[in-house]
Amino acid sequence: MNHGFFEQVYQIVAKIPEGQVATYSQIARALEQPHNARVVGWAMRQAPADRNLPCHRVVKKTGELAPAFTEQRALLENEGVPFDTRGRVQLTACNWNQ
DNA sequence: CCCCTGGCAGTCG
DNA sequence: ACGACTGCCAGGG
Repeated sequence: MNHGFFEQVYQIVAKIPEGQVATYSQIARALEQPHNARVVGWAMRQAPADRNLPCHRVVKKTGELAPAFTEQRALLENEGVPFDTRGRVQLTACNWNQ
């Protein structure tokens, strides 16, 4: 059942549809642990490559992208995710609601 | 707008 | 066993 909080995070991230994004805090709330948004970020950083997770679809609540993940913007733009002039994802247009 | 605090999973040396 | 580190967020001043 419980294979760790990271495992729970991976299950959710795997469901984010192409062309949409979720925030770290959204995922934390979905797991009923609103204080663990930070841990969601750590889970993404350490995500095993063999899971093929769309970790590029997870952004900060402000729409800013993760630091030190330079391909993220290109991957999102390739899916049609819109950005504003400050380089932030336009969450109102592509946020994953569920 | 900025700065601070608390919350806390998992890995590595 | 321990400390340091890591893709965050909300609330307050």
